[in-house]
This record gives sequence, structure tokens and C-alpha cells, in this order.
Amino acid sequence: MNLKQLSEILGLSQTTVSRALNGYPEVNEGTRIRVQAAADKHGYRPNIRAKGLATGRSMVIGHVIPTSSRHEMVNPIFGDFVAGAARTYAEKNYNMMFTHAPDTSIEDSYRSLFSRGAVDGVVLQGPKVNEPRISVLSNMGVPFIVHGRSTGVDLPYDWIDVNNQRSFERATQFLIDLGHRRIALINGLEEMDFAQRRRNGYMAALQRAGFTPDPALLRSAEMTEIYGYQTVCDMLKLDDPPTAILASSIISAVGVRRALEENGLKMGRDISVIAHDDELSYMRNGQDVPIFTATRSSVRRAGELAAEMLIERINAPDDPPKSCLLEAELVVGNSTGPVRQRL
Amino acid sequence: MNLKQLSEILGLSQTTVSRALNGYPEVNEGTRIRVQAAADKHGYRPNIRAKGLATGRSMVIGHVIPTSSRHEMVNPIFGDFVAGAARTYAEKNYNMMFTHAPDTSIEDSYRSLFSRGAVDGVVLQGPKVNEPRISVLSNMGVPFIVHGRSTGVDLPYDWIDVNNQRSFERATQFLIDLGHRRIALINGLEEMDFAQRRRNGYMAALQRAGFTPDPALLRSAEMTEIYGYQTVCDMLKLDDPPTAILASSIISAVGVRRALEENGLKMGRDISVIAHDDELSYMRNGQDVPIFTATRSSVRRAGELAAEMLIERINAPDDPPKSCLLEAELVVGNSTGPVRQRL
DNA sequence: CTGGGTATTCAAAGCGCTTTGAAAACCGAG
DNA sequence: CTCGGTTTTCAAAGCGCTTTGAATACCCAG
Repeated sequence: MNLKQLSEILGLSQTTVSRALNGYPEVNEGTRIRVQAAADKHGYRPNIRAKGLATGRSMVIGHVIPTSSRHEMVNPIFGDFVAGAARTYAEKNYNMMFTHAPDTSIEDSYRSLFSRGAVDGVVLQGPKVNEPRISVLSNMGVPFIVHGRSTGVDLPYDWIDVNNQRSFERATQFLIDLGHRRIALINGLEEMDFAQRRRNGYMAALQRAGFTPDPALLRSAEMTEIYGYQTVCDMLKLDDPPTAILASSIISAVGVRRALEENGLKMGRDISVIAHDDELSYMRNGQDVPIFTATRSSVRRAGELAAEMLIERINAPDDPPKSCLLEAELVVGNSTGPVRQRL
Repeated sequence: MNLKQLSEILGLSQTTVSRALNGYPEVNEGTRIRVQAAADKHGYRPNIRAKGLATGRSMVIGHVIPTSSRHEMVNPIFGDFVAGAARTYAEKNYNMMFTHAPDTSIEDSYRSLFSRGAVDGVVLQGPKVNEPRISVLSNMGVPFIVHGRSTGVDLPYDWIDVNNQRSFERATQFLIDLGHRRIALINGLEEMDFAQRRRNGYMAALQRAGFTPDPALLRSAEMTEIYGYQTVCDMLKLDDPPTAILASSIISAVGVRRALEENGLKMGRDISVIAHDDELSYMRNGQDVPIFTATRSSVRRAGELAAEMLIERINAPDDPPKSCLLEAELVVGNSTGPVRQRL
């Protein structure tokens, strides 16, 4: 059932039918009702491609996944972010499209996505320091939003981010206040912008307290469970092991816990742990009592907001750049406690 | 830059340019090269919507996420499956589209997706027992593939699944062979088809060994970490607690481990645990030595295969139904051991 | 040279929708 | 009645591509 057929059934022109269905004012109310009824009855749905062709809009938002980040798509954080975005898209009648592109041709992918008219805008996830994708998109003059920011890129662009620096600074300060001096940071991959900021926060707190950071207590890698486990196992072998640990994600924190338990240490008593909690659905930080003391910020919510901001941008390409900085909350659980003298 | 402009530059008709670019045989080789060069030079990309409109193909595969399964999109299992599918799509020049739809209008969503020409096929994930979506799609006569199967639906349809029954039967048998009698099953949501099959496997092994299953040792819910934790805490309070546990996912197994450790029990010695391992990227089951003895099957691989099967179906709508049953491997780690007499 | 086949190229129609510019229908005031 | 001004409806053009059916160019046997 297409527009032509429907309009023939109704004995009206395609113009009128189209307008009636799209809520234009210049159509008689009686006609509109009649048209709507017929459309419902015959289950008419406008062909999305034809519509897009005519309007120049695709009503699709693209998410490009670099092939390199083999885990990206799969990263639970990514998943929750996307789930949030999906919610907004559904509400605003947008669709979400994923493209897998080799890193070498990432620019090409974006260009192709837009010039082929496949999407109206894109979401850029996981920005690195000096993220090259930002200038690519910026030069193309297309609507996009960055989840995170990129140090070193001074173009104006829309972004939404959590205040990583402040939240890690606070967490570190919290540990310092509990008497800890040997604080380890189990960070995400160093090239990622968020990791950089978290480290800065951590460093800032240490320095303010007059401590010299120990490189042996600083690690960075992709935030898996194994990584958290392995790192803690290694660090416990140091002559002067940490008395507190900051983990960049709940997933790694699970590994941290495994390592501690295997070594007969009790979190909160023998060693303190703070994790960054993105509020992942499948890995909640406990129920009533948090398992981990944590810096908490819903990545799902960030996804919702990012999508909203992007859609606004699409509808008003010339508005000044927007940004949104979310503050993480520090929730105190049982994984932290006053420093304990040498075990 | 569109086809018309490009053909004007070249002094050729749109027909010829289009054919040259699409590899039709009836175009002179010299011309083809000239056209290709000009296209590259000017960065011409055919408009995907116009192309779709003309060919009737969208080159898009849809994944519909029921709103109800709040976690679905976020479910790490889902993520890995989709990552696998994405890989295949990229290879075959398909795109992947997600739609979030309220459960009440799931049928409508499918209908709309196809009748609006938005997708060429869909992947149905997380089928329940008597899954109604299958007959909806089947009646619509559109290409689709089910990840999993649905007991109670006897229409023919394409599916790919892991042999859940056999793998849980083997795992249970393995525990029985180690001398366990009190074996708990921490299963997924009962309405899910896979959970049903896993339970059947578990029951079959128990019955064959002549044991009567104890309902107190059987739980089902969404497979979160908390769920695994809570369930084990509860079961340990029984007069006659289990000596072995079967967990339906690594995520829940992490919770199981937490509960055991909190209760001072050591996996493999005091109590045996087998988990089902979908080989999630962010939650690997250890490195060299598996953390958990597990029934292992890559859900990512399943995603790749599902996508391939679906694309085949799209290209040959009248082929007989296809299916693919993957066998899970039983990998033995340190979480299982001979039964221990009352603690 | 010429005719008939083959290799190339082309103009135009069509995919299903929106939108422009014009026509028709309707209205109450004069 | 008639007329200017609203409403309401319409025919047709256009979005950018593929594809059909026809035309032209080319080639070699006769």
C-alpha cells in the first residue's frame, strides 16, 4: 500500500493525503479524519527511503565503531550508553545505525555515511587525547556529539562528559583523609582522554597533600576483569604495596576483589578500594549497601542526554556549541576504611 | 556530487556511469576506468536512499529491542552477539539498525520496519518459550533469523543456537561423577527458551542418576551479579546446602564467587561451581587457567554466523529453512572438585 | 562497400514521497 | 447575484538512483 494507491482509494490527490497525514494546517479537518482512518484501515506506512529522498532527512543517527577497539561494541559501558541513547531516539522517532569501520578508513566512513545520506548525525564515542575524528567531523560541517572530550583539540564542538578529573581528585582525597599514602591507580588505557583526566585528578590530590606519586602504583590498560586481577597480584608483591586502590571501572574492580581475596586480604579492613561506577545494569554495585565505595555516574543517562543534544544540533545547525558536564557522586560503601599499619 | 553532475562532467549518460560503477558487463573497459577515476577524484558516493528506492533493497538489517527487557540492549551477552554480527555485516556491506519498541507494539514495529522499507531482514534475539514474535515474522513472510529456538513454536524458521540441553546435561553429569548429589541450578529467567533447555538438561542428568531434584536448589531470574550472590547466600542457609552449583552465566558466577568467599568457602574445595561461559570480552574466564569450570561457547561467533545465515536467506528467500546447532565445550578449571563431606 | 550481428551508449520511465504554484470551491460583504 | 479573500484541493516537478527499450557505433564476413 503506497501513497498513490491510498489516494486513489480516497479519491483525493497525493498532495492532500500526504498533508493530512503529516499534520499540515491547510487541510480540512473532516478530510484529515477520513484520510487518517483509511490509512489506519489499510495499514499504510510511508516508505522511509522515499520520504528521506524527498525531504533530505534520513532520521537516522550513526554510531561508528572502530574495528580496532575489538571490545568497544561489547564494552558494557558502551552498551549502557547506547541503551540510553536508544531510548531518546525512540522517543524522537530517530533510528540508530551502527557501522563497523577499520581505523584506517575512519574518515572515509564518516564522509561516506553523510554523503550517501545515510545519517543525519553521528555520536563519537571513546575520544582519545588529540582525537583526530573530531576535526574530521568538524571540517565536514556535519552534526555530531562527543561522549567525552579530547584534550588537545581546541575546535569548538558539542560534548557531554562526566567530570572525571574532579571525581578522581575527590576519591583520592577521600583516601588521603583516611590516612592512606600508598594509593594505586588502576586506570584505563592511557591514550583515552578520560583516563588522562582521571590521572590528573589523582595526581592533583596527591600533590596537594605533598606526596610524590609512585610510578609503580600507576597502571593503565583496557579495563577488563583480568587486568584488575593481574595488576593487584603484581602490586601486592611490591616491597611497599599499596594500602588503597582506585579502579577505573567496576569490571576491573571485580578483578581487584578477586586478587585481594585470593591473597587473604579483606577489602575495607586490610586494603581500601574505590571504583568508578558507571551504573552498569548487569554489574550493579550492590543493592542497599554498595560493595565498593565508588564515584558514581550513570552512563546510561549520559547516553540519553547525548542523543537529545545531538537531535537539537541537527535541528539547529547554527546554534553555538553546547556542552554538558556531569558531576559524579561519591558513594561510600564497605570497601574503604582507615589505613592499617603494615600487615 | 550526484550521479547527474558526475555524468555531465564525464560527458556520459547517467545510465552508463551507473553501470560502470556497478560493474555491469555492457560497458567499455576504457570507459569504466575513466568513470571510476572521476568518481574517486570527485568523491562521488551514491545516495543510499535513492539507490534503495530504485532497487527496493535497503541493505540494512534490523535488531528490535523490546523495551521491557530493560537490560537487553545492555546485556553483555547481547553486546558480544551484536559485535559478531556487525563484523559480518561490514564484510557484506550491510548496515545494522536498532529499534527500541514497546512490547505491546512489537508486531507493529516489525510490520512497520518492513513495510516502510527500512530493513531487508531482522534478527530475533532472546526468544521465549512459545515466542509470539516468530509467528508474526513468519506470517509476514519476511527474512529473519532467531538466535535461539522456541519450544512450542512449530513453524519452520531459521535459527542458530547452542546445544543448551546437552551442555547442561554434561555439566551436571560431570558434577555427579565427582560425587555431588546436592547440585543447585542458578538459571536464567524461566520464560526464556534457553533457560528451559538448560533446566531440562540438568533434570535429565539428575534423573538418569536416580536423584530427585530439589526445588530449593533451583532458581531462575535475570542473570546479574547480584542475583548470583543473593541466591548463594540464601542457599547456604539451608539445612542441607548444595555441594555444587551450576550458574547460567559468568556474570552470575562472579556473584556466586563473591557469596562463597564472603562465607569463607573456597571454590573447588568446599564447593564446586560450573558456569556457562559465553566468552564475553570483558569478562574472560581467566587466562591460562580458567577461573571457573565452564561450558563454553562463543556468543560472538554465533552472531557472525547468524548474520551470514540471514544474508543468505535474504538472497534466497525460497530456500528451505536452515539451522545451526553449536556444541558447547566443557573446560575444566579450578572451581570444581570431588564432593567434600559435610563441612 | 554493405548487411547483420555485437558492443556501447543513451533517453526516459519509474521507485514513493514532499512541495511548489496554480486552480477550484466556498464564504460573506457589497 | 457578484466579487475579493479564504480555504481546500490538485497536477506536476523534483529528490538521486536503476533499468528498460531503443538507438548508435563498431566490426567483420560476404
